[in-house]
Amino acid sequence: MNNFKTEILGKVTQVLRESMDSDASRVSSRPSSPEVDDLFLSTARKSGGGFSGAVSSTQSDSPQELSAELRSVSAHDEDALTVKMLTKKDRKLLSESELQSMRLKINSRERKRMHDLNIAMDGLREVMPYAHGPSVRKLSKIATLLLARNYILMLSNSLEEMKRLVGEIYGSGHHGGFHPSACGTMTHTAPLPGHPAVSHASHPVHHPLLPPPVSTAASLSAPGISAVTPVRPHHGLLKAPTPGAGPLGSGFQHWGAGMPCPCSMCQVPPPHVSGINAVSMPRLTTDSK
DNA sequence: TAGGCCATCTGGTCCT
DNA sequence: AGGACCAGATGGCCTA
Repeated sequence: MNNFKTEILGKVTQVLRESMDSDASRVSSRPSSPEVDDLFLSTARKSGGGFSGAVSSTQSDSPQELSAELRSVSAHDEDALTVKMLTKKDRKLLSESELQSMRLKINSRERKRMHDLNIAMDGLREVMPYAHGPSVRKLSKIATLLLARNYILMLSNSLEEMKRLVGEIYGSGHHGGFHPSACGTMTHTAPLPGHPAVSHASHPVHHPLLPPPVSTAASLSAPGISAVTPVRPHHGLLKAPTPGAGPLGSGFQHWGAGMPCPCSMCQVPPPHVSGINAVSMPRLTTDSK
């Protein structure tokens, strides 16, 4: 058995090295490689060959599967591999080709899953106020998520501001008439469990990640990740909104002049994600090119 | 060259 | 049982 595996591994190594060169171009096209793989795999599947037939004949899968196998072998040793492959009862009952076929199937599913995730991430990038184009580097995943969060918070804040303005215009008495509802209706009465960021949406100003309400639009639209950078001052810095603030800037009167917002949610410390931001930003700020 | 980002493989866990 | 989801490991590519 060991001799057999050694021989196989020797051939595998040779095949892998040969395939690496031809595979390099495909791998290097990072964003499109999943699509290529997926298209190929789906095509292979549809063609009726199934995975067992495509195992050794495909150009896209075999090298990766083999390289993965090599990695596992290099990480352990052949005995470990043998043990690994024979530990589970069901695996004993399967031939190596069946095992490999099953592995390919699982790997393909996982690739597809990650591919779908990437598609969703691309969809998110598309709707982000971020300079798109061939000359602009694509947002990283973490940057996309952080920017999306900021964007949502900004929109929520804008919505709150609109409500407040409407309340002021139509005058409903109670200190401008909108703080209680703002605190009570949207988020505070029914915060999503375990999601302080979301439940805090009406008070995005608390969060270091949140950009200013109006200037954000410009910063979000600017190329680069500046939109994700924490440009918003903290609660205390907004105690006394300047008269020169934009039309939406006055919305931070929410908690009054110098008075902290009394609502309970405002006492909750912001989530500790600024560290992530701080870490990721140095690189991101230079990504726009 | 180091670090960031990414794709992929893989085994484990949970769910249907 | 099969599939989805997750996290760790690994290696490639790119940039400062």
